[in-house]
Amino acid sequence: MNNPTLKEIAAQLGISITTVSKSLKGYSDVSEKTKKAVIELAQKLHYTPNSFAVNLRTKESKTIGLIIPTLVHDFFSNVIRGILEEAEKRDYLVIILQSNEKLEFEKKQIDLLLNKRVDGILMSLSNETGDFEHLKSIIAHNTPLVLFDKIAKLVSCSKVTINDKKAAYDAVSYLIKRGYKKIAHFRGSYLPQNAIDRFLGYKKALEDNGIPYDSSLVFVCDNNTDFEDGYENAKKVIDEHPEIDAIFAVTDLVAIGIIKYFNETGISIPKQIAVLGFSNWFMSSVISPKLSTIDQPGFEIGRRSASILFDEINLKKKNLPVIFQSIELETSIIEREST
Amino acid sequence: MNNPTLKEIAAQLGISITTVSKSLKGYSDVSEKTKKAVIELAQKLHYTPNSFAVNLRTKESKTIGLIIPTLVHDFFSNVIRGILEEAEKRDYLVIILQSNEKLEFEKKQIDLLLNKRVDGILMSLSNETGDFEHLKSIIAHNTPLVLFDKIAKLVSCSKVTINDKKAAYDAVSYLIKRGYKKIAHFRGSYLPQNAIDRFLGYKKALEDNGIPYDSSLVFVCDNNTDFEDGYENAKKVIDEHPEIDAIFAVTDLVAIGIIKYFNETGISIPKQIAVLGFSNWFMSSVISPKLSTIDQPGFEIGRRSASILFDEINLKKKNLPVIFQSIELETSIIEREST
DNA sequence: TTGTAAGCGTTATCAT
DNA sequence: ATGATAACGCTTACAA
Repeated sequence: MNNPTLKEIAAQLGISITTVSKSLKGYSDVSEKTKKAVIELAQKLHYTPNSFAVNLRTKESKTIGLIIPTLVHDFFSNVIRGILEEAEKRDYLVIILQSNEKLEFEKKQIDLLLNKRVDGILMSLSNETGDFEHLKSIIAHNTPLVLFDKIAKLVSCSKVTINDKKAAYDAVSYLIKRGYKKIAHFRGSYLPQNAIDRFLGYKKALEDNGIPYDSSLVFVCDNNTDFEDGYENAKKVIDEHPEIDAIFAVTDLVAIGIIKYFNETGISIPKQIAVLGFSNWFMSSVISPKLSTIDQPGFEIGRRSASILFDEINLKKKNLPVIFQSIELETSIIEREST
Repeated sequence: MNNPTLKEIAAQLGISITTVSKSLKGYSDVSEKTKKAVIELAQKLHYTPNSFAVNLRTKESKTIGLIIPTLVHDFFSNVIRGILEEAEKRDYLVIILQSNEKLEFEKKQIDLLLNKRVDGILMSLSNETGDFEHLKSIIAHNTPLVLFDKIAKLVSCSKVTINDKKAAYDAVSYLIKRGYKKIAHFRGSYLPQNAIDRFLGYKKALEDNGIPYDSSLVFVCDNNTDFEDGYENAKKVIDEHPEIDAIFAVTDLVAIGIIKYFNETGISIPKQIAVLGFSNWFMSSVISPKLSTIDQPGFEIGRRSASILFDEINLKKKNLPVIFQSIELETSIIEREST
C-alpha cells in the first residue's frame, strides 16, 4: 500500500495539485463540487499528508523532546504522563531521552534533539550538571526550552518546580512540632538545585525553632542509587549518632532504604526514630510502616511544563515576544505511620 | 542563529551544492583540498543537515514509535530503558505513546505514528485489545512491527515475550513442592494473552500434581488498578475460601495489594497463606514480608524487541525478505519471604 | 474558481 | 574533480 500524494489525487481527478491541497485544507476559494470530489477520493485512498514534506515546508516538526535523568522512577513516570497528555491535546508527539544522570549524555541528547529540529525541549537536569553551556546552545538555536524539577537558576528560560526550600522547611517544622528534636537529614548530591534547597529548608527550620544546626547530622546520598544510599547511611547514622530521633530524607526511595535497615535491625519507627520522605511515591503507601512524606505533584509538573512550552512555541511562531515564567506548584505533607 | 545550509556553504566557498554535499558525505570523487575547505567551514558554521529535507529525500525518519499501555509501571519503565539503549546505538530516536489500556487510544496512537512515518513500531497491547484490525493497518503500510509482552498470536509479525504458561506452571509447581495445597489464583483480564497463559499454566500445574482445579479459587483482576484489585480480592477470598494456603498473583502489584490486606488483618504470610507474585518489581524486595516472585526481564525484552525491529528495518531497506521471529526469554523464580 | 510556479534542503543521476 | 538538474511532496503567492 503506497501512500498516495496530492499529485496522484490531482491526476485522478484531472485537476491541479494546488486545488487538491486547498480543498483538503478547507480553503474557501474552491467550489463545493470539486472540494467534495477531492475529499471523497482522499478518503477512499486513505490519503494522509507526508509529514516529511510538511515539516520541510513549514519548518515545524510537531514534535517536542524530553530529557530526563532516569525513567524508572515514579516521579518522572508521572511527569511524562502529564506531558504526554498535553502533547496529545495539541497533536504533538514526544521524543523521550534519558541522561542517566550524566552530563555527557545530556549534551549528546540535546544535540540529537536539536538536529532533529524538534519544536521545543523539556528538561530535568542530571545530578552531574554544574555548568550550563549546553543549555545555552538550545537557546542559541532559538528553540523554546522549559526546565522542570531539577533546574538551573541561571539559565534564562521558563521553569516549573515546587518550592523545595519551603516544602523542606514545612516538613522539618512539622517534625519539630511533633516533638522530634534531634533530626538528621539525608540530603541529595551537591549540584542539583532541589537538593540544595531542601537542605537549606531543613537548616532554616532548625534555626527558626531554636535547634542548633549540626553538620554531622547531614548525610549525602549521591550514588544515584537512592535506595542503597538510604540503607547505608542509616547504618552510619546509627553508628555515629544513635541519639537522633528523626530523619528527613531527600527522597522516598532514600527513606525506604532507611526503613528497610531499621526494620531489619529492630529499630522501631517512629517510636525510636521517625522517618519522613519526599515525593509521595506509590510505594510509600504500601510499605510498613507507611511512610509519611511530602506530596510532589509530578503529573501536574509535567502538564504545566508542557503547556508553557507549547505556549512559547506558538508565540515564537507568531513572532510575538515570550515572557519566561517560573511556576512553583504547591506541596503538602502526607501524614502516615512513620512520623 | 540560523541553521546554515549546503547552499550557504557552497556560496561562501564559490563552489556547487553538489560538491559540498559530496565532501561532507565522504565521497571519493572530491579533491582533498576542496573537501578540507568544506569540512572546515561546515564545522565553523556548526552545520548540521536539515533532517526534514533528509527525511523527505531518503524517506526515512530515523525514528521509531513505541506504544505501551501505561508508563507508571516498573516493568514497562525497564522495557523502555532497553529500547532506548538499542535505539541510541543506531542513532534512532523513540516516540513514546500510552494507550492507557484503551483500544480506542491504541488505534489513534497507531495512526499518529503512521502519519509521522516512523520507520518501525514497537507495541505491547492494551487489556481491551481483542481484535487486531488496527495492527493489520501497520502491516499494510509496510511498517515493521514488533510486539512484546502483551502480544496477539494471530498477527503476523515478530514477537518477544516470556513463556508465560511455563513460568506460571513452574511457579505453581514450586508452591506445591513447598507443601501448599489449596492454591488460589488472582488472574488478569480475559483478553491479554499473557493473563490467559499464566492462568493456563496455573491450571496445568495443579492437574499435573493431582490437585483438582477449582474455578471458585480463581479471581479476576481487571480494573486496571492492580493494587486495589489485589486488596479487594484478598478480602473476598478470605470470606469465601478461608481454607486456602497460598495465592499465585498475576502481578507483583496485585500481590502487594494482597499483602497489604493480610498485614492489616493480621493474617500471617506465609505461615497462614503464602503469596507469590509475578514480574519482580523493585518494590517487591522492600515490602515486608519480601515478596517471592517470578523474574521477568523487562530490560532485556526491550532490548531484544528493539534489536529485532531495527534488523527488520534494515532488511526492508535492502529489499530483503524478513523472517518473523518469536523470542521467548527465560524467567526464574525469586524466592523471598512470602512463600 | 482554478492553476502556475517557486521554494523548502537534501540526494542522486548524469554531464562536463 | 566538479556541477547542472531533477526529484522528494507539500504550501503559498501570484496569475489567469
